Amino acid sequence: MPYTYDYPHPAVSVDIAIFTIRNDELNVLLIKRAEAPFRGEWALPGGFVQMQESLGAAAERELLEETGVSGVYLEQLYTFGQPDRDPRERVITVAYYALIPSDQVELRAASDAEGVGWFSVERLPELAFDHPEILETAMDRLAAKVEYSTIALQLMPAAFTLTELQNLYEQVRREPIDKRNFRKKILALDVIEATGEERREGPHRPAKLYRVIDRSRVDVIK
Amino acid sequence: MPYTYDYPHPAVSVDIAIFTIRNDELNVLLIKRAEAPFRGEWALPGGFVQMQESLGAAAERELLEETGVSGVYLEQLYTFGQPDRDPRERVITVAYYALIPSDQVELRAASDAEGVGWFSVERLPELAFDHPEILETAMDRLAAKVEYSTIALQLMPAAFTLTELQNLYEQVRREPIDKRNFRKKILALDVIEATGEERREGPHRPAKLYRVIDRSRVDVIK
DNA sequence: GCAAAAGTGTTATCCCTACACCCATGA
DNA sequence: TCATGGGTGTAGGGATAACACTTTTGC
Repeated sequence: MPYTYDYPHPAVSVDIAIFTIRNDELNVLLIKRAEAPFRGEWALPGGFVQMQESLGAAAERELLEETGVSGVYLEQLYTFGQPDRDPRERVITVAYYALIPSDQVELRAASDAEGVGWFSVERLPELAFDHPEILETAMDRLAAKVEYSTIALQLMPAAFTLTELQNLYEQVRREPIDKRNFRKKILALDVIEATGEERREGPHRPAKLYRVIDRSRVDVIK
Repeated sequence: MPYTYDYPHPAVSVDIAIFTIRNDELNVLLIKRAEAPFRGEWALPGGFVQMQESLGAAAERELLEETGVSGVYLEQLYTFGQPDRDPRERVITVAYYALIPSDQVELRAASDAEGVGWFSVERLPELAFDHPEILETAMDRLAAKVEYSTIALQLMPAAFTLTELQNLYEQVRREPIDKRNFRKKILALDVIEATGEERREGPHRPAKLYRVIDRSRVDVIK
């Protein structure tokens, strides 16, 4: 059942950089390619856009297929279209990135013994295609948005400590932050609130737990 | 000479919002559609991506065809892909926006009596397809970047007055700026310098002229 | 001389940064 | 009791925002 056109058409795919926090580190989901090209190498999850679905819907579908989650933060990143980026045919890919709260990560990734896995962004394997460039673009975007919005909260679980949150900021920004200034600033935004609970772990004072007041909101700061 | 594929492929186009300053107003270039659909309506210039060219190259080509200019500021904006956005077939469009210095606007637009024209963004005609959404996205991006970068200088001619520059900022931001604070801030950035010339026009004190120190640079502020 | 836009400084406020010690706990 | 991370306030400096009058010109 071939499809014919009067002039050549490229294929169009979506690829997603799916981020979460695991063990206090920013992680990204990668899948191991089962087929050529780049067979056996790691790549961002993605797939071709169906003719009846929007780009955002295609990204949501891929996200659901790989992680089982939906309703999380998902944003179009950039479109990559170098003519030779896929050796098979011309493939233009619309890249997205998603942020998953770290307690919503049960996912297929854990169950599938092989073929899919979380990687710390500090210790990435070789990536197929132009996925290194896509992932770098995603991390740059994330770092930029963390500076001027409350987007980082999209990665936090239902209850978290201020130290965990600061940890995330420091990782994305790649530089240390003063603890007192950080707490003042975050609390002044009025986007998180104390749950009243504490977390006791290890030989030190228990940490107060906080929650995001409105999960669906990403505020621009200032 | 048909082109056949095993599964359906969308068409991929680029559309460009080309901005410049005319008569102290932000203008955008539109072309009148000569064919269906939306025949006779105004639209952003654009065209299909050729199989051997990158997306950026396609955008540059369209820009050159419509305005005769090249080497100006050009940035990918967003990719629009609603399945029904073009009634003929599935067309995914990668939108770009370009900023042209107001003294480089001789262009085809002026010579062609019909079919192409500059429009103030304050007085836009009805637009074809989803181009209202694309143009709005472009203006939002421009407004955002003006706040935290020196991108606005990409629209200024070889010599300009501080009042003209302030005028542009006020238009994009849609609110008035204090004259003294504006001058202090811009001059402190060290991105423009006095030419030594003045412009005398009208019954008032002549205005000092300034030029951009490095045209190729767009700085992020702070 | 008058109307019109160009040009020019100072002050108060707010925000950001730097910085050090006590607290509660588990072992 | 000690090692570990959790929690807290203040002061100085820099940037931002508010604000009004003089200058130069064309008519």
